[in-house]
Amino acid sequence: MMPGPRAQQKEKTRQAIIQAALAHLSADHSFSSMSLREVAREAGIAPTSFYRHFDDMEALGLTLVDESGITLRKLMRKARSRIELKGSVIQTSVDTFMEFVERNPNIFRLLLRERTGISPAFRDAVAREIQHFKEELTDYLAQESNYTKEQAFTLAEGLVTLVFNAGAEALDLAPSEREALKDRTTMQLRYLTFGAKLIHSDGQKNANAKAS
Amino acid sequence: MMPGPRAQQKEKTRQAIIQAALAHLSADHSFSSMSLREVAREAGIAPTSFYRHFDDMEALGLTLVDESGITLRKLMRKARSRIELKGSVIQTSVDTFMEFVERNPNIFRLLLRERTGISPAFRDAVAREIQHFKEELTDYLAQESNYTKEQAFTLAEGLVTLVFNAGAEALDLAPSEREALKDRTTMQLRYLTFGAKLIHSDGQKNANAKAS
DNA sequence: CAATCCAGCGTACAGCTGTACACTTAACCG
DNA sequence: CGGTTAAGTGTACAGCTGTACGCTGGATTG
Repeated sequence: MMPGPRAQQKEKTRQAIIQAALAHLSADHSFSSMSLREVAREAGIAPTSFYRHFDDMEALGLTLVDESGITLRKLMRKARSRIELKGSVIQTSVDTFMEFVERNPNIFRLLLRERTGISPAFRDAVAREIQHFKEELTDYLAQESNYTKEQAFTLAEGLVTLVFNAGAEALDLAPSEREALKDRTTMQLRYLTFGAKLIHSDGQKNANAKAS
Repeated sequence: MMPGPRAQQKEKTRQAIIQAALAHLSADHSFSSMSLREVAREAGIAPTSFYRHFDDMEALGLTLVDESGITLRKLMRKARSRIELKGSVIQTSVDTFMEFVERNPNIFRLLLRERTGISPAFRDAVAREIQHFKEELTDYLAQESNYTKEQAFTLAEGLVTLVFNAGAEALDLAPSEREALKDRTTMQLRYLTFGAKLIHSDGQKNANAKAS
C-alpha cells in the first residue's frame, strides 16, 4: 500500500505548513499571535487550502506541540547515553537541556508560552509533555536510590522545574550570562538532590517533618 | 495644589480603564489577546478616548504589571510579619504565596503570561518584579545565616523559582490537588535549604565542587 | 476507458481591528 | 468675564481577519 503521488503531495504541503509555522516563531512572534493567513502565505498556499490539512489553527498548534515533544524525547535519550559515558548526572542534564534551548529556541518558546496560554487544549498538551519528563526522571531516581515513589517524584519535579525555568531565562540572556546561569542552576540541583538524600537517609523518619 | 474636578474625573476614567482590563483577564482571555476597543467598551468610553490616558495597549499593560508588582510587595510584607509570628519560614511563604494566587488568579496569570510574551518591555517589567523577589529573599537569607552573597542568591533564586512555578500549576488544579502540590513544594524548598546549608556548612570548601 | 474524488485556488463577505480627524462641552486660568 | 485647554465623542477608513462557496485539473478507481 505505497502512497501514491496524490498522498505524497498532500504530506509535502502539510509539512510546508508545519515548517512555515515553526519558522515564524520568534522572540516577538508567538503562535497565538499568528494568523491562519500568515501561515498559509509563508507555506505558499491559498488561505482556504489550509483547511484541507487542519481544522483550525488550534489543531495545527497541537501538532506542533506534539512534534516538539518528540524532539525533546530524542534529547532525553541522548542525555541518558551521555550520562552513561560521563557519569555526572546533574552537569550532563543541565548541559544537554541548555544545548537544546540554544539550538531550538523557537520550539522551546512554543512550549513555554502555550503552557500558560489561552487554549486549555494547549495547556494540557504541554503539561503532558512536562509530566513525561517528570515521570521518566522519577523512575530513574527511584531506580538509582532507595526513595519511595512519592519522594522520588517530589525530587524529580523540583529538578525538572528548575531546569525548565533556567531554560526560559537563558532565552533572553547573553552567552556570558548564560554560563553564570548554568552554574547557579547546577548548584541548585545539587542542593536539591543533596538535601533530599540527607533528609530521607534515615528511613522515612523526616519524610513528614514540619520544622522549617 | 488640590486636584480640581477635571483631574479627578480623568483619574477616575483612568482607573476605569485599568479595572476593565483586569476584569477581562481570565483563563481563556489574556492581555495580549485583548483589544483596545474591548477595553474601551468595558470601561464605558469611546475607543478614541483611550488615547487620552495611554499611548497604546502596551503602555496600559506596563501599568498593569507595575500595579501587580505593588500588590505582590504588599503580600511579601504580610508574609514577613507572619513569619515573625509563627516562625516557620518555608510553610508560611508557601501558604502566603498560594493564598495570593488563589485570590488574584488573573493578576498572577498576567505576570505569568507576559513573562514569556511577545513584548520585550513586558518581559523586562515582569523580570524586574521577580528580580525584586529574589533580591529581598537573598538579603533575608544572607542576614539569617552565614552564606556568601552569591550562595544566598543562588539559593533564593531556586526557592523563588519553585514557589512561583507551583503557583502557576495551582491555577489549573482542583482544591484537593492543590494541597498535594503545596506539600510537594514545601518539601522541595526544604530539600533546597537543607542541601545548601549542609553543602556550605564547612566553610567554602564545597562551594565550587564539581561532583554530581 | 469513463466516473469520481479531492488538493488547491480565487472570489467574496461580514466582522473586527487601530487610529486619524473634526467636534462638543465643561473646567481652567488670566 | 472671555479666551484657552483638554477629556470625551462620533464618524470614517483602510487593513486585517476567518471562512463559505463554487470551481479546476490531475490522480484515483472501477
